[in-house]
Amino acid sequence: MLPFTVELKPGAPVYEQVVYSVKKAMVSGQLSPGDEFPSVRAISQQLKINPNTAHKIVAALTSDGLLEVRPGIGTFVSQAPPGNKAERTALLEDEVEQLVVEARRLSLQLQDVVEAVRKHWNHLRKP
Amino acid sequence: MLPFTVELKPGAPVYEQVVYSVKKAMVSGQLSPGDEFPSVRAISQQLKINPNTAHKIVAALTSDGLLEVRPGIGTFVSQAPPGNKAERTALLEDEVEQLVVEARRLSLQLQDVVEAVRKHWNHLRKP
Amino acid sequence: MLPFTVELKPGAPVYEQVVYSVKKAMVSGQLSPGDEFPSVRAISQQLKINPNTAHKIVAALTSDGLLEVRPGIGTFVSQAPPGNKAERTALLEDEVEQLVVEARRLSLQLQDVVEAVRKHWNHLRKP
Amino acid sequence: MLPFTVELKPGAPVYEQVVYSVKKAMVSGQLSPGDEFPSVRAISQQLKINPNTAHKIVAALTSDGLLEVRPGIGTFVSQAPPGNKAERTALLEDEVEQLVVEARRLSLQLQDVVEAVRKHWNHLRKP
DNA sequence: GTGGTCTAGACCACG
DNA sequence: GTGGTCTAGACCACA
Repeated sequence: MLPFTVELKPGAPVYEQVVYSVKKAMVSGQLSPGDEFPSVRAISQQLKINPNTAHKIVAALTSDGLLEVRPGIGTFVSQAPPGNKAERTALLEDEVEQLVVEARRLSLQLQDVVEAVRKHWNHLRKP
Repeated sequence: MLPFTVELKPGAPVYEQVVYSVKKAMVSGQLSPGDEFPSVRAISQQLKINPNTAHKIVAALTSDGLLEVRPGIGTFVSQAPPGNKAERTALLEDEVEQLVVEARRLSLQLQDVVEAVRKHWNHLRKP
Repeated sequence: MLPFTVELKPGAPVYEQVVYSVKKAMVSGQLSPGDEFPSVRAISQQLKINPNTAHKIVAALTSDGLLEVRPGIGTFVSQAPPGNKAERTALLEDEVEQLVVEARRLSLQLQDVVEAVRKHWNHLRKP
Repeated sequence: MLPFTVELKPGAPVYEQVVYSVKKAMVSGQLSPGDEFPSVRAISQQLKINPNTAHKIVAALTSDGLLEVRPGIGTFVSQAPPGNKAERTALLEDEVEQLVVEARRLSLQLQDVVEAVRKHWNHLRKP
């Protein structure tokens, strides 16, 4: 079994959905730093996706610093990258703005959004 | 001048960016229900994009119910459709989860995210 | 007051909606054969539409045989055109097929459609 | 061969006619949920229309939820979404009223219309 | 191979 | 003047 779960929905690119699923697995503790990551072949077979697509997934995660390839040995989940807090928060800005715009377009209250965030925060294990 | 501001970044589809800018303008009060929306030709000229691309923007917003076309006269911002609150909140779920996953991946605290949401919320006028 | 009522909805051409409203008025008895039909100017003013549009409405109804222009006197509702029954039914074929396709696409039963037709039939006065 | 038949008539928009033909094919069982839908290029070639026009057809059906696109793989007929019966019937109201008005304008009887509906209903296979 | 985006320009319907 | 349709052809992302 793969150490992460994927639900393929139509419309969005397959590789994007898998990459997101992996990130989710890392955050929820299904994947921890140092764990071995499945091979391209294993991913391709178990998700029944094109090998090229599986390769792209590993490549994307590697170039993002989330995976480390040790040639001849395997691929492993890397240690969390630090960076100062302001920088890390800045990376979220666009996503937060987008969420706020959508929420206000739906005539929701600030409180509703905060509540939804809190709910999902607690829903993911590994605090 | 157009009643909304757009910063065209490379990489993302032009029409998608403009559609987002329009939604932002509606939320911030730059565009109110009943206002006349710029003509396809005006958008095309001012943003220096192809008329077809401009048309696609209007078509997307129209089929989403955000704009109304009166043939031969022009296009107008439509009244916001309600729908009950639970349904509207549900539409945000995916976006919220995505934000939470990204935030935890960056080792941020729940409080940091809530603070960021609050900041952007107040940054957009028209409560 | 005009002898027919119009609700202008966005999206559809104005002249089309008015022509339909007139047909509905004829069928429901608000307009009877021999009645005088409002002038182009009256229509234009009361519906607050472009005079060209009002003129197009009268022209369309006239060329369809539903109105008769007596130059210098006015425009009048004409007598219902006969034609044998098979011919008249044939004119409905396309519309009926379209309705049936839409109904089946919505997984409705034949009975549901018949019921809806019956309801609207009785809803219009003048049997 | 395409899994649906189209008769291109002049006057009406090409893409609209094709969209309608596809809906008809879905209702009559020529196209079932899960079936692969012809590629934009195939449609373009066989109907001898521009690829953009063919693309518009697929886009319209997709945003209507009748087709699902799996990027890089192809397009497929989606499972029919339900929705409660009252809502679905409501969507037919306008069309039914229009049919009734036209029928009465032609001096037909209620029975004639019901008969015509029944005929077309049975004419389409797959109950 | 698939669909998606963008440009360029013609023509029509509507008011 | 407005938006809508169609053609022609280039380029990109995805698998």
